[in-house]
Formats: sequence, C-alpha cells, structure tokens
Amino acid sequence: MDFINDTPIYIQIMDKIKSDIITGKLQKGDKLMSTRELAVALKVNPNTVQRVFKELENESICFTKRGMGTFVSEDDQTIEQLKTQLAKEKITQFVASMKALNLGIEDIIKKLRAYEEGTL
Amino acid sequence: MDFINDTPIYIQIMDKIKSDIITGKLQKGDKLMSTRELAVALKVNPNTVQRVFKELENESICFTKRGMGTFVSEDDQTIEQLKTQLAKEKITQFVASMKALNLGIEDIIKKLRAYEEGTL
Amino acid sequence: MDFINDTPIYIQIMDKIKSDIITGKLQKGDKLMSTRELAVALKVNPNTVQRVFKELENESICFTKRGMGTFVSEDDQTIEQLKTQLAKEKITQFVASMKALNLGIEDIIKKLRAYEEGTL
Amino acid sequence: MDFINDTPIYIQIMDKIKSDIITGKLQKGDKLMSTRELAVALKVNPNTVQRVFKELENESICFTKRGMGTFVSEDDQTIEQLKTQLAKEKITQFVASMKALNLGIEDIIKKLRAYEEGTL
DNA sequence: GTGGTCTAGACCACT
DNA sequence: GTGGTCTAGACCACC
Repeated sequence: MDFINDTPIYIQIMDKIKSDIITGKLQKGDKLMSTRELAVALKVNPNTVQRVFKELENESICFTKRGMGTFVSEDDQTIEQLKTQLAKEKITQFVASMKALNLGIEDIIKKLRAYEEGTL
Repeated sequence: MDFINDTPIYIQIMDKIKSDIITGKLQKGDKLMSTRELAVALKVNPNTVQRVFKELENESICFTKRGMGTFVSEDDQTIEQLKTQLAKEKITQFVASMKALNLGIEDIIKKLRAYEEGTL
Repeated sequence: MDFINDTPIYIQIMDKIKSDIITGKLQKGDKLMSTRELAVALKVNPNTVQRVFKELENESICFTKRGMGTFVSEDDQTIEQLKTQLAKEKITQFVASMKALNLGIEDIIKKLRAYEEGTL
Repeated sequence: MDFINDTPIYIQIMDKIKSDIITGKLQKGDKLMSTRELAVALKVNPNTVQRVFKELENESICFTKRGMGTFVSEDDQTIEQLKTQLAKEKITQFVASMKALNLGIEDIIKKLRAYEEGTL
C-alpha cells in the first residue's frame, strides 16, 4: 500500500479497512490482522496501527476482544450506514468544490462521463 | 471569508483566488490586493498572505512586480489550464474514492442527482 | 557555514544541500538533519530551515515522511537532472553576460585559464 | 527591454548601459537619453532611472552636466577598466559556483564548448 | 521527536 | 507603499 503525503497515514489505513468492509472483502465478525502484523505488512509504526484500531472502535466499526484481537462489527446496520454515510460525505465535499469552480450539477455529470471515457 | 479548520488557511486563500480567476472575478493582469490590505481584510497575518502570493507565483498563476504589487498572470494558457486541471484533479480523486465504495459511474450520477434534490 | 549577504539565507541553504547531493555527500534516500537540528547547526531560525525543506520538496528534490523527517528523493532521474540542469543554467547565464561584453567563446576560455593561473 | 524578476530593475538597466559602452554602441562623451525619455522608453518609474544615473556617476562611468543631461565618461581608462573588471567579476562568481558542483576548470571548458555547439 | 502552520513584529530593498 | 526575508515563539498533528 502506498501512502499519499497530504493525508495522515492512519486515516488512509482506516479508509482502506472501511472500503474493504463495504466491498465485502471483510465480512462482519472477521478478525483483522494483529497490530504488529499489520504494522509490519504496511511498514508502519505500530503506534499508528494502534490508533487506527482505536478510531475504528470509536466509530463502532470494529470491536476488540482482550487477548483475541480486533474484529469487524457484527451489527449489520452499522455496516450499512457506513456505506451511505461515507458516500454522502464525499459527495457533499465534491459538489461544494465543483461549485466553487462555477460548475453546476449538469456540468459535473458531463465531466464525469467524459472522465469515464478518458476524454477529459 | 470564513476558514475551515482542517485545511491550512493559506491553502484556502489560494483556492479562493484561484476560483476567482476561474470564475472571472479576477481577469488576467489584474492587480491583487497588497499583502497588508489582504491581511487586514481577511484578519490574517501578513506573512500568511505573503506565503499565498509566493506559492501562486511558484505555480505561475501570478507574478510580482517589485514595489508595485502582485498580478494575475497574463498568460491565457496558464489560466485555461488552471480551470481544466483543477476540475480534473477533483474528479479523479472523487471517482477513485467512490469506486473504493463499489459504486460505478451510474451509481455516482444517481446519487449526485439525489443529493441535488435533497433526497440523499 | 557562512552566509553571503546579498542572497537570501534560505536560498543559500538550498544550494548547499543541492550541491551536497550532486557531489554525493548526500545519497538518495538519505535523511536530512531535522528542522531544529539544522537550525541550531546553522544558527538560523527553524522557520528558515522549514522553508528550505518545503521548497526542496516543491522541486521534488526531497520528500517528507510525517513525523519521521525529510529525505533526499529516491528517484535517480530527479537527482541526475539536478546536476545537469543546475550546471546548464549557470553556463547559459554566464555565457550570455560574457557575450554582452563582446567576448566570444574562445575569449572566455582564455580568460578562464588566466583566472585559474591567477594571471587575470 | 524585458526585465528579469530576481534582480533589481535598476541593476539591469545599469548593466545594459555598461554593456553598450563596452561593445561600443555608446562612445565616450555620448549623451544618454534624459531621465524622462528613458523612463518612458523602458516603461519604468523615473525614480528608477534617476537611481541608475546616480549609481553610474558613483562608479564614474557617467557624469552629469546640469541642465544638459548625462554623458558617458570621457576617460578612456575608466572605460577600459570597466570591461576588465566586469569580466573578472563574472568569472570569479561563475567558477566558484561551478566548483560547488564538483566541476574543475577542464570540465567547465568542456561544458562551455558543448553548450556552444548546442550539445549540452 | 518530526514536520506544518500561524502570529507578531522587525528590517530591507525596490518603485 | 510594495513585496521579501528573517527572527521569535507558540501550537498542532503525526509517528
């Protein structure tokens, strides 16, 4: 995994895990890698991974069993919400930034299609 | 102008100026406010504005005449590029993040329309 | 390190680092001194060093790992370019100024040799 | 005349006049344009031209006759010196900067020849 | 500990 | 008055 420089690594790792959950690579109840394993795999400081898990727990996307590891939440609703909410956030932010460029909703869609065809 | 807390002020100011150029509020060759004026207007330290100008100059969006002030580039191409490139960047990033959520182009557009109608 | 008075300190520091890279004192991937260390070593304000790093990053000569430090680029090409380009710039500028004095290439070389022998 | 941004305009104008003297475009005793004329011709603030003349006088390259204008010095020696000294300055500076790049005198000459042939 | 941002205030050179 | 550089000192987020 390559990291972008202008967003905190721990956020990037969180996003990766979230998207794995959403796309189904991680199922509810699945065990995540251990802090140490993940740290080694990602060539990252264990503290950083630690923080990822802590934050995921705060958002109740994961939970921790002492001595057993960290697991994906078993609550279907939480996971469902995750997808909706994440998408909404991104969209809000995106639309705002496009409007600052004087682009209306139809302009945006036109550009999206162009982008998809590689003609942007 | 109100500042968001999670992005550097100087970036927000840069973005504002860029978008003013794109939307035509600022025309090529126009003089920007002086460092000190703008600092007062935005209730920000002059150094911060100074930094904005320096960065804009690095990106050749503006140029500076010693003792005269800072001006919007007179090169049409630069300005044209600005618009295209800025939009493209945002779109690329946005689409990538939506695809990570398993959303295809048509899903995205559907959601955009829903968002616009306030039904998302 | 002694600073010349008529060029910004931060430029002089940048040039020093660049030349260290070119001469091989700094190898690709090497960690630079931390902002604070270097500031102390050079008897300069940390902000000034900070600025140096930022500019070097803009020119993609260095990159930064959050919380880890600043490093020399690992891209061979960038480093290779650095050397060629820096020399070329200086030469272009120099030859231009000599031609303004009505000196042709052979005159220049003659003078260079004389200078080297201390007989200029 | 186009001005470079990173050197004071008045220096650039001075250099132009000096080089005109050296290359013979301006002969000893020749009258220079008036402050106002030159300012208009160069699209520059009259104060700036004023300063140019003052400095040239300080270096005794020009002299001023009240109410008559500014003239190139009539002292052959001064003019002769001008050329030698200017060349020496540039060379000293140039060689120093090339040595910082680990280039010896023969490397420099090689590169100069390459540059002249357009193969650098 | 590391870099990144910001404020405050000073001084300088240029126009 | 304009931009450019620098110092001093503070606070923050990240690793």
